[in-house]
Amino acid sequence: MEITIDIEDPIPLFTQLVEQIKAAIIESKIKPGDSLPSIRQLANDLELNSKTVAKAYKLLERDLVIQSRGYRGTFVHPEALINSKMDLNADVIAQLNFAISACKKAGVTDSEIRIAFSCAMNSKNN
Amino acid sequence: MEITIDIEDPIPLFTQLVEQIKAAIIESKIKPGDSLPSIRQLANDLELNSKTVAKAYKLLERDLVIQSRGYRGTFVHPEALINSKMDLNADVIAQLNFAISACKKAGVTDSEIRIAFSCAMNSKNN
DNA sequence: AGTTGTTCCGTGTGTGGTAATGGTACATCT
DNA sequence: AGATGTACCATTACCACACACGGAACAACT
Repeated sequence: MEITIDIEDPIPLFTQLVEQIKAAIIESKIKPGDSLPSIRQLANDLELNSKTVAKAYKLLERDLVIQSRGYRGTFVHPEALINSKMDLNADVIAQLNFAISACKKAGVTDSEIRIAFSCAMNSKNN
Repeated sequence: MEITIDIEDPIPLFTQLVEQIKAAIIESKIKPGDSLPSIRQLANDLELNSKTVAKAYKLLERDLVIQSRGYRGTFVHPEALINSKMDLNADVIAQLNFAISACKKAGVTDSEIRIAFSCAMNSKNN
């Protein structure tokens, strides 16, 4: 598994990590069940902060691409191949796009939408 | 029509203007068909920039509270009384709240939602 | 000629979010 | 003992945006 992190790249480091791991799975360089290096170890290898790697791992686990078995290490998810190709954000963008374009058609200003958005984000109605 | 603008108030100046004009209509201090001072004149009276007053007027016109008849001046909208009580933003917030909480329940990160939001705002799908 | 609403250019300040860094601590497994 | 993922505290730099301000110009009305 060869991972290259480019600090000069405007793409966030944790995003680079996530993308490259997903790519490695799609290219079958890593297969379901394989073990991944620990957060601290990978952070050392790539000269990154362990928090940055932890963030990437957390996102990958949420997307069911990897599985962290607690103290036993982290492994590639059984259905990692399918889930690596899924783009959760696409659905999110579609959903928001619908609500936003509805607002725009109703004549709501962009800045008003932005204000309403941060209102909705900060409210605790989960 | 007595309008008071408080510069120290954290509420934006144009918002104060909008609210007070709506209040004046609800309290029947101004009635449908009445003429409103011009943008520049009101800006002078309140010691505001004309842009600030123009912004307030534009919003009031969108909400069908006032009517600008081009070069003939600005007047109170026939149905101003009803429209002054409506809160467009409330509907917007509700609509966004629905989409956002759906995303959160799907496990989408707050920052991911924000990114998707700015994506949707910048896209040209009107 | 003067005023109307509108639109374009721009400047400056303040707020808030993201990204990344660091340190410390925890319970649990090998 | 040593490593695991995870949680909390924090700071720094950057960037996008809201708000308000200023100047200038436009076409069309009185």
